[in-house]
Amino acid sequence: MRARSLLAAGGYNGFSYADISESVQISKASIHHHFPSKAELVRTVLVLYREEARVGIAALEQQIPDPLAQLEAYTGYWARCIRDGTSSFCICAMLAAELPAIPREVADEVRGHFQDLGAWLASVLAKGAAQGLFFLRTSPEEEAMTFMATVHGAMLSARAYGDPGVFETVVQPLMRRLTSR
Amino acid sequence: MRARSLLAAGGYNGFSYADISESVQISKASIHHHFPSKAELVRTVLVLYREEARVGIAALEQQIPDPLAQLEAYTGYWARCIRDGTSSFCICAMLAAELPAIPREVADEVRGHFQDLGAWLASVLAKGAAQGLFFLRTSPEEEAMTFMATVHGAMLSARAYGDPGVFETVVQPLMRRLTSR
DNA sequence: TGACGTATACCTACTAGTTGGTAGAATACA
DNA sequence: TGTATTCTACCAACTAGTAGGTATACGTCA
Repeated sequence: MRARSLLAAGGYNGFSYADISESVQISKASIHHHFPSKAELVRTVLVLYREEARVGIAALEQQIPDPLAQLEAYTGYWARCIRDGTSSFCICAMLAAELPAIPREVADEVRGHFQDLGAWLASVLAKGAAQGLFFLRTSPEEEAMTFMATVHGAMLSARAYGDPGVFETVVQPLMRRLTSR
Repeated sequence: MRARSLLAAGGYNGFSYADISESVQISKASIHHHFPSKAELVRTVLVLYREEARVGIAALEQQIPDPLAQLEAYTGYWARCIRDGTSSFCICAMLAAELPAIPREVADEVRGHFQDLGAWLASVLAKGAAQGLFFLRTSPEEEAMTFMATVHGAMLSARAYGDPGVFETVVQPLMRRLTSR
């Protein structure tokens, strides 16, 4: 979906049907035929995005047994996206910032993604702690919150400094911190 | 300035002259008289915001000698703002997310704030490390980046979960981490 | 003291262009 | 044939921004 990159660049109010129409070479009315309202359009983008995230995480859980490697795969995915320009921001993080100003149906999907991601990170941290790989200072849930916050903040800083390297600089120590007593 | 809360809620494209007009009970044209263009209006808000931040930090530097207490004062300020609803988000963080979609003159102020804040945090961390209070894993500059990213990410999570407590939960361990070997 | 010029602040009324969204016809496709 | 998709043409509401007028304050002359 092309709307995703427009969403990642300027948020909910940062693009219009006309913008999508231009970038996809299909008339505005045709887009309305598929997505009657803007809220519905963005919600669909989010549903697809969340589904992709779930599939990605499931694949990652299956192919990579080591919890540390799983976290590195997650942050590495974003490091690559930001570096090669595939997507320089998580659209759910973008929309979370605009939460007070977006339609409820969109906001619900955003909140859902945060809950999914937080729960998965907590489970990985708990598993790693049980295996003696991670040394958590607080509960897995709270550590997951910090981890997620730092990753999102790193995206923001990378954007603010116009330097993809900032993301990696901020995120790399996260792993070292978890594995050291 | 009332525009600040509108900006914190929905970002650059999340409000209009009409919104400000309504919330300040002054006609749209009068607002245009003071701020000819929207970019100029938002830039003025940012200039004021940055000035306030500089004054706040200067006061904090003068009144609180201890580096750890300085960081706690900074995060405590935001914890209070988020909790009592004064301001639930840093407008520079908000606009940083929208950086690719906002006018250059506005973007410059946003980048400036990130640089100011990053530099100040780095100086506090360096001072604390020199005094033997902090144990840094990397350079003060890189640690400052992580600190800033976590604070911004914590604001985002607090908003996403609709729970001011999330900010404190994420931010509190930051300090403990710096002071422990 | 008063009249006068000026500047600022504010207003109503308007513009051109954009927004999300619709009606209905044309076209593909099965 | 019917159904799904796409189109042109349009709409009302809203966008940032402008034109032009009014009210009030302030200093400066006579």
